[in-house]
Amino acid sequence: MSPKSETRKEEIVRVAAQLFKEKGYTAVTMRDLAAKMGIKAASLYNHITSKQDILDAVIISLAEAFTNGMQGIKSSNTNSIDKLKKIIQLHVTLSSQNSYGMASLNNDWMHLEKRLDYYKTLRVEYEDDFRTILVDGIAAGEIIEANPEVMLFSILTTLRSLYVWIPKKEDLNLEEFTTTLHHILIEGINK
Amino acid sequence: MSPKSETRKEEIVRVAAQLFKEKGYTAVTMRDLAAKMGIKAASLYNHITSKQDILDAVIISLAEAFTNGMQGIKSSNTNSIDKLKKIIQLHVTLSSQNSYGMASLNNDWMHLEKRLDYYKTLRVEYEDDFRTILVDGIAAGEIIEANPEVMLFSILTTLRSLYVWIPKKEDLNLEEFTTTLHHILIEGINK
DNA sequence: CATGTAAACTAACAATTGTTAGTTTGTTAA
DNA sequence: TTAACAAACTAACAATTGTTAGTTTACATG
Repeated sequence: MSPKSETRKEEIVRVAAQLFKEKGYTAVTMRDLAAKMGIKAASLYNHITSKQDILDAVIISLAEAFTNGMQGIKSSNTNSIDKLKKIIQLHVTLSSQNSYGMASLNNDWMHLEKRLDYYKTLRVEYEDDFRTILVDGIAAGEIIEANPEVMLFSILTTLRSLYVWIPKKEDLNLEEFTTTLHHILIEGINK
Repeated sequence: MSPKSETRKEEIVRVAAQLFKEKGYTAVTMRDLAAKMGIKAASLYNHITSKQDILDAVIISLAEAFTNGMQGIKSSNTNSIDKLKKIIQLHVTLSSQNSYGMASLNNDWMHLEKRLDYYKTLRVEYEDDFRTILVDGIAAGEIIEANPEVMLFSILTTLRSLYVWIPKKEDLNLEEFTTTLHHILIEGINK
């Protein structure tokens, strides 16, 4: 037996995230969720306090995982290109572990209420840290002198969309995929 | 007077797309839309036949604009890198002209009903055409021999997210932006 | 056996949803 | 002036929404 198996609430949150990915938070009803769990809608409330509560659980834990990952990368003693590679690795890892949650993080964050401001703070800080790595890399001569804002946009949107593609390629070799991403995002595709 | 000014229905569709971008199709009610138009919800039905109807109008016209653009690029007599630049230009143009519609195209296409299959067909064909350009470019030695699937994913997700970034940078010089995108997407950022 | 607890159930609620029917208002054209 | 039409209105509907209250069931522990 595992030391701590999944609680019923965790199971509900996990299944809810799957539905949120398909149709979005607002379009998923508590009856939809209950049906997928094999129970009645009212029974869900033995485990969660509200629909909102589920969305919070899905999004915030993931957002914090990104923040924690970025903290480690910031304080790692290495050059900018290496830090970029570590960021790519972070996104690949979290997106393959929890592609359902990533969908909510990307598409349903605006339906957060109590925790909306907190989420926005985490997101802005993450983008600021990312931008700093790029700017430092340019200053150190490790990265070309293109507009860092456009670089940030380009790389980050690709990384934020990984959750769509990774589950679509069943036999995807994650290591090989990550290496190819390094090439394309960092070295470009022009011969 | 302009030869053909905006009809009331077109105005409703345009305003609806703005709301869809903020909260998503499902979360926008007909009363929300009516309020933003300064009328009552029931009055909307003098001009449109259903909420579904509005989403169709927003998404399908845009999807067809992409298809038409791709037709022109396919049949243009030039090399792969040039075709890629034209695709980038197409996305920048459509995304800056209609950033609201792009949000629905990206996030609410699954709520299409009657026209869902048609939309999916257009999208698959577009991706196939894009992939062919990459594969041809590799064969011709114009593009590095990375996995074309990963290249397609990386470039296309960046282009599909332009609608988020373009309106955020008020004083964005679109020409300069496009040029920088060429550099980053095609030549990479590694010095 | 008795008890406590996790987790399901039925029934119902108030609010909100998209939509319809029928009517009124204001402007344009004959 | 009258007829036609575009575009708004009020009032209401049936269905669906998230949620609550109170109850029952099944199992594990003392």
